[in-house]
Amino acid sequence: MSLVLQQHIQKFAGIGESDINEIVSFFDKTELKKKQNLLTEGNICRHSYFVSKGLLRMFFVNDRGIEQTTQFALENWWMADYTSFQRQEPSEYYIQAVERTEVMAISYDKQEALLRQYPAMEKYFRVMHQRAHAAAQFRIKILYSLSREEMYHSFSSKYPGFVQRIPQYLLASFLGCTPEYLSEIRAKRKS
Amino acid sequence: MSLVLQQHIQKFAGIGESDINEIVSFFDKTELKKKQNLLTEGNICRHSYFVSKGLLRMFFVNDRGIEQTTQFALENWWMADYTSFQRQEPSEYYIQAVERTEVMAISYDKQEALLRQYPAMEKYFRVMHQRAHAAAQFRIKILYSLSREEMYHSFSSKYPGFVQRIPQYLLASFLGCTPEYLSEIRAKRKS
DNA sequence: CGGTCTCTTGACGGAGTTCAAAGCTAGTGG
DNA sequence: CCACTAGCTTTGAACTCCGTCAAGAGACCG
Repeated sequence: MSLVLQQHIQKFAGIGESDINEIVSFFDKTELKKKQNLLTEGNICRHSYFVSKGLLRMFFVNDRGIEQTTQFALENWWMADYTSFQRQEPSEYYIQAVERTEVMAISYDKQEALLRQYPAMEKYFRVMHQRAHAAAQFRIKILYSLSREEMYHSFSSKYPGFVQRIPQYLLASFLGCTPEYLSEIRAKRKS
Repeated sequence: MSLVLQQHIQKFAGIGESDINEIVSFFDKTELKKKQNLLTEGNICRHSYFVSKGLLRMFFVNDRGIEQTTQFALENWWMADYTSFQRQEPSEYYIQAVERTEVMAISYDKQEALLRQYPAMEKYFRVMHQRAHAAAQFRIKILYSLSREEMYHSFSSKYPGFVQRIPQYLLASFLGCTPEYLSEIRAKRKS
């Protein structure tokens, strides 16, 4: 599905038809089975991943041994631990496929080479990071302002299909509560 | 203090001496008194701000009327509501000077013009957003993993000078707790 | 020296956690 | 295609963190 990435790049950067094939050749297509890891704690996040099909999640394991999911990446979104990626230092995160997933991966070094060879790609990555930054600001606001119960209702009315697509315990892990409490929240409305 | 911005741009983008003065002329220097607002709720965030001196904070007012501070920007950091900025839609945030502050402001339109005229600036903004994105990922991890008490201790051991610099109630607003509870946390260690 | 703004202290309440156990579902091998 | 098991979801009781409210003590500024 390199076509998905190609179209995405063309949409956000002014790239000519002649260059686009060579640009896409900097990326490697990878297929992942459910629960397969792209990154594990303690390793350096050497790649940035574009999801062309499926669903990734990023999580860390807290001091009580609980997995905390900090973000999901659906089709057309990028995912990486950018702290680890930009400093090439060990990561504290896991990146894992929630379901069967296809990603286009680009290594740190290849991204550097790509940007040197095609400076027009700076714009593409600038826009991607600006959007991701805006999305992260929004997530932070949500974490400050909503109770877990409000988060659940807001999230499930905004992305009803998505809530069906993932198991309950992953949703709890993303909302930042226990599966037990999420179950209690859901029970309230059924009466 | 346009020199601070100039040096920052030169550090992160390969910009020649000849262009830098013209580039800096796209920005407007603004001085702010303590508690003066750069952005208020309901208005469009038309500028992106580079702090050359002083300290900004971004906050929103939650449904109970409480100010929730989501981020601070010290010298050499950028600040804007990028959701509002990139879509030119009304913001839900305030941006306010904590103390006497000097910023370099660039409007959305001027940034577009700057990037058209100096494509090398794409790299500068790409790097800034990537760093900000990484910082936001880190903040999200903190919000998931630490109790308010742990956040206080981690924050005040990491930035001891900064904690002195701001009033207690702003720190509480940033930690996401009440001034009363912060006071209780601080009292614990004194025995 | 008087008033407003900030910080502290304490009693009570509610949101959300922990632990334990039982019910349910779905994937797997035979 | 069924049976079994592992993993997911629900329920409930006791407990913790942190918010709310109220009131007092400093501290800063005119």
